[in-house]
Amino acid sequence: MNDVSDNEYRQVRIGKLDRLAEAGIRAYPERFERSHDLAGARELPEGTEGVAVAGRIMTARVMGKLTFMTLQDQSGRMQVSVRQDDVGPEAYKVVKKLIDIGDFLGLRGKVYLTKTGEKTVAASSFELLGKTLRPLPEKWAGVQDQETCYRQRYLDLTMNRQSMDRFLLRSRLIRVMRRFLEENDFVEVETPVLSVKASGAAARPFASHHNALDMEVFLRIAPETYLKRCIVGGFDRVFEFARCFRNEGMDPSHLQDFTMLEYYAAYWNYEDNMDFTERLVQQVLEELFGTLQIEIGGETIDFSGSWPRVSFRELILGDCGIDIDQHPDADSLRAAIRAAGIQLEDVDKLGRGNLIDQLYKKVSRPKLVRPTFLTRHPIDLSPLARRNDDQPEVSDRFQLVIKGWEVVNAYSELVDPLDQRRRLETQASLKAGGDEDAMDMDEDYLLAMEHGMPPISGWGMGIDRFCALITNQANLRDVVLFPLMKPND
RNA sequence: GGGGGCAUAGCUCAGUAGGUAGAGCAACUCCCUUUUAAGGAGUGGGUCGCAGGUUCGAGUCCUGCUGCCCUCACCA
Repeated sequence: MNDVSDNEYRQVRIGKLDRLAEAGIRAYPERFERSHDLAGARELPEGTEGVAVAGRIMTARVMGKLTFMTLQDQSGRMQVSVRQDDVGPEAYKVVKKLIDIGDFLGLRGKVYLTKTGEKTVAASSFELLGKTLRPLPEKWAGVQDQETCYRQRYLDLTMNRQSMDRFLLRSRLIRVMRRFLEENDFVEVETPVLSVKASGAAARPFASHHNALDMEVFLRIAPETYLKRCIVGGFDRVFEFARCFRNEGMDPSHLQDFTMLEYYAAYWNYEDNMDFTERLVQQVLEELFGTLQIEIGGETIDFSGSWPRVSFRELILGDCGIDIDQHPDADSLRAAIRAAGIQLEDVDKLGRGNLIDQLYKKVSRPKLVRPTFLTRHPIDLSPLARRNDDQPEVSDRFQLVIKGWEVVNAYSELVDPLDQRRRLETQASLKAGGDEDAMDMDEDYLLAMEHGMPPISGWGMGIDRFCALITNQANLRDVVLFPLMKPND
């Protein structure tokens, strides 16, 4: 693939560069003034003159003294034609001999309809806008090889329109979300990617070294504690599209490098936040698809109306008959799980919270297809969430689950600095005991908390996951332009 | 990390039973002024992912390795 020395295509095209230079034609000119993009030009009435279009040549049909080509730009494709009688024999020879499929071409002329009714721009003049040294993949099948699509995404984007459309949709998704948040008085902020402590989630971070300061630094695993510091400082509502990094296993639903949208709203609780989440997601889907009935994996999922809100306890009770409230400790719950004949991995090592989490993942999560708010998580799964006032063993938290995917995680934030200190101490001792995913003590964050916080509800969405979900992709890499790959040579 | 699958020309793919590698597109040389998977005549292009092994002979069988995909486990 990368063999440069004896590639026939490359040698031939480098030869054409020399011949272009001899003819005084630049292979890489600096600009071209377009009058329309290709989709726009296709809408022009027959007979429109002075049209200037540009794009990559995708196909060419050379018929003696008349050549048809299909150009492609971001907007789509359009046919153009060059006639020897119109451009002269010298220029026409350039089209026939020195311009290849894959080259960028700019062309000025007039819109007409061919005999077969195809809207076409007939060139009165044209310019080579960029010479390719490599052939484009096959025009009909395109690039099929998934590895090539990931490693050379530009080929995938060029050849597979559905891929381009998916990435355009991702961009629109982010735009719509940003606008919705701004319209609701949220302020976009930027917080550190590199810091001394990876805080805000239970995950292993990537470590690096800061040379000038000679200290270890970590890539963030979540923006959470910094966004909450913003609230301490007086912002009422903040959000960030935060690239996060977690040094853990990867599979189709986990990337080590992913995008989280997080926002924090002062004076809200998690129930306000569920209402807002419904509005946000419904607005996004309405703008992107014009409907709230979305086809995902062969079934139509209805996003309209209010979504069910069920607690961990209700959900698990309904799905396997175990009432977690009747099992206040891990041993009792473990016995109940065994008695119900449910197989969980490493069942002996897990504490009560993780047992509940595993139980949920096994018996309940796969059944959650319609958008559902899952609420009231065990407190020990939620070290940064607020304790419920009436039921101290659960948190004021929710996750939005769609088709078994956890898309949003949100809660009423823990704003009591002394409770927070105790819970981080618990996490730190778990970590000292060998739980590598447990959180670190974070004195700097506690210092901020001790300066006072209002009630806050925070919210985080895995943008890659949500995007994959609504574009019907099973693998997150299919919504990331350039996923990390091991070198293959 | 366990299990399964894939890797052949620039691209998409064939390759029967182990007998010196094929097609279409693309490229090159020609013909062709309304094609649109344009058409016609001809030509060139391959360390068959890498390294070993079995065999008279390996794209094909065996072992190891690399990369990718799926899956289980782990994991926001």
